[in-house]
Amino acid sequence: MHTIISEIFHGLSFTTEEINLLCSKLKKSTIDKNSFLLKEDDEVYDMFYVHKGCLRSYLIDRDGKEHILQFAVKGWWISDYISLYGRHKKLSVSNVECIKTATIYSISKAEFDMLCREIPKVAYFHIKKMELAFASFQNRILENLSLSATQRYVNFVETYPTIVNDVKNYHIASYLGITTESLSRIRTELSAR
Amino acid sequence: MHTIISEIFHGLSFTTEEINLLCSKLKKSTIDKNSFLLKEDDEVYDMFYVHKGCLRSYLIDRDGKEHILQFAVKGWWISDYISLYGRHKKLSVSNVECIKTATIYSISKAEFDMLCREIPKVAYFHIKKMELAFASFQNRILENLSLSATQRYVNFVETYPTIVNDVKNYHIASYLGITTESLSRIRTELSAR
DNA sequence: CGCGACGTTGATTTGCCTCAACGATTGTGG
DNA sequence: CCACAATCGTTGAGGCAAATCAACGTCGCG
Repeated sequence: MHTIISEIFHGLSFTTEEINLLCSKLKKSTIDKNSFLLKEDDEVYDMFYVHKGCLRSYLIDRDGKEHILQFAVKGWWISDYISLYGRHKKLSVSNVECIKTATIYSISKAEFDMLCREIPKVAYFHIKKMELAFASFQNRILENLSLSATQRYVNFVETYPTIVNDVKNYHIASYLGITTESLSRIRTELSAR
Repeated sequence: MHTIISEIFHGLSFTTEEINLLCSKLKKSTIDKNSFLLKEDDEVYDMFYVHKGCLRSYLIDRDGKEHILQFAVKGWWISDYISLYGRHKKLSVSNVECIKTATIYSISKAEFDMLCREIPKVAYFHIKKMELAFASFQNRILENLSLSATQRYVNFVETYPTIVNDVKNYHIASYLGITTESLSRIRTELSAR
């Protein structure tokens, strides 16, 4: 249990008391493939750290089409951030599904906030994580605005080679905002050089 | 000078010492329309709080096309977050330009980090701000994935009526990822009901 | 084996882009 | 204060990337 703390808060060192506090808030669980951590209209309180496996968060639009917001593999946190972090929201607008059998550690946002206040270095660590996410969000928006589907696919494969192994092609298509048919054509085109 | 602190950190209250510290780090300046706070390849150290006026951050792709990442009006912070928050970056990849004559307060990221450590409530305030931004980024990505150009325009106008007054149509087009011609057609289409 | 999930391929459609020309509006110097 | 230019917005014709619709191949698994 000690080791998971240094995995989650990599680079930080804690007193025994701090470790005990952290451990008391993080609940370990194993998640089966195809099961859900969150479904639309659920109440959202928790965020999930992925130690093993792979999950995705996605949303279904009015036309019934799925759009993947995020994948999460080892080292990532996942939840319905639109609800959890948003201004007025309470119920989940998105779904969090396990794609590959996973081991996760859950904590409620309220408890996490409390940890940030009890242990300031956790807060600074969180800020740094958020800043990195901030930069990569801007990058993703920029790519959506400026790149062709082919270029976005190439970038995705280069940036997240680990994820590519864990997910189906139609998941990648959904993340990139294209159809499975288009992705298929892109892939044959690319393999033909 | 006291009032700007309670504008920037709305909802927090500070001791006189804290206010003095905060004020000593925030540099006020007036920015002319069409001038730049940052240009591509500049070294990026600072972030900018907008008290008045309007700015935009944008990027130029390989084809020479501009893509707007962010607008900033009263109450918003703006910078080149890809460089400032990113992992390995140093030089600016984007441009920050004044669209409407502005009054801003600048602070370096290093000094801001220091303030977060000196005054913990500033850190918690910052976390909350980042979380809100996080949620709205996810929303923007989702809209780019799932909505038509027309729907994104309607959403933009509803969500940011203030900004619409300050910026040109071709700025909105660039933010939405469409051409000015397309936006023009969308607008005539909408006004015809 | 047979069925469902996944991926591919083809024909056609469509939303938005490109290129080009032309109004409308704003700003500036004489 | 007008004249003219630059900037901004609109309109039209044609093109292209990706979507849609439909059918079929392939793989893995009960």
